[in-house]
Amino acid sequence: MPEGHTIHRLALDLRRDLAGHTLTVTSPQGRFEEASRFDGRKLTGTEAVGKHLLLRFGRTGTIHVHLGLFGRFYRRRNEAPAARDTTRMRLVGPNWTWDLVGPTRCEPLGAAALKALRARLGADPLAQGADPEAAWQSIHRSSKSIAAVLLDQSVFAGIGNVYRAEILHLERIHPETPAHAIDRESFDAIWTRARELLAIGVRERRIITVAHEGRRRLRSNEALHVYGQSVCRTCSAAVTVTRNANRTMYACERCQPAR
DNA sequence: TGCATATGAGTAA
DNA sequence: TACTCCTATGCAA
Repeated sequence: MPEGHTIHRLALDLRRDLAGHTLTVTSPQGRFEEASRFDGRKLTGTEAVGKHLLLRFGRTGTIHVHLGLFGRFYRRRNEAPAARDTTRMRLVGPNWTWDLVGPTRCEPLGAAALKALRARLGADPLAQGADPEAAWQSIHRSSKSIAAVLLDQSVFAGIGNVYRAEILHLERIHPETPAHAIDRESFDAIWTRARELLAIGVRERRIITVAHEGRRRLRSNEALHVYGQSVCRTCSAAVTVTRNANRTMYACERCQPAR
C-alpha cells in the first residue's frame, strides 16, 4: 500500500474527516508517548511530502507519520470498536475514528526537524509545481543504476518498488541502465510518467498502470504490467525477477532490452 | 501453530 | 551487504 499515492490520499481523507476539529488523540499501544500533547487540540491541516505524512495542530506542533512497509491507517465510523493493542495512535473526531497501526515513525516534529526532513527529500511528483531539475542533475551525475536512483527518496520523493518497476517498464528502460546514461528526453518521460501514475493512484486509491476502459474493477493482478507478474502484460514474455539492494525487481527483457 | 511475505528505510560494518 | 524494526495476512502443516 504505502507509496507516495497512499500518503497523499491519506492527507486528503484525514483533512476531510478531521481538519478543523478538536481531536481526541491517544496511543492505545502506548508507544506514541507524546499523544497527550495533541489530545484535545485542533487539527489545523495535513500534508503529504513524498511518503511522509504531516498532521498539523497549529501552535501545538506537528505529528510526523511514516508508514514504512507495514504501517496502515484504519478508518471507522464513530463509535468505533476498541482499538487493537497494536494501535500506535487513535484520532477521534466528531464522526470518524482513525487508527494508525505499525508505522515506522509516529512522532512530534519541531520546526527545525521539519525543515531538515524537507531538505533531505527530493522532488515529489505529486507536489504542486514540483521542480524536477535537481533530480535531473542527480541522475545525470549518478554512478548507480536508474533502478536504484528511482528508489532514492532524496532524488524522487514518493516513488516505491511498484511504481519503479512499472515506470521503467512503460518507458522501456532496463533497470540496470546506468543513471548517467539516461538522456534528458528519457528523464522527462520518467518524470511525466511518475506524475501521471501517482495521480491515478491517488484518485483510484490503488496502483493502476495499465490502460483500461469501462467501469469494471480490475482484479489486483490485472492492474500492473510487470510488478508481481510472471508474464509481461504487454508482450507475454516471461518476467525477470531479480533482487537488488534487498528489494525485488521485476522487468521484461523483451520490452526493456539492456542497451 | 508457525512460517513466509510485503508497496520502507535507518544503521552498522 | 546484512541486520534491524514495525504488523497483518494467507497458506501449509
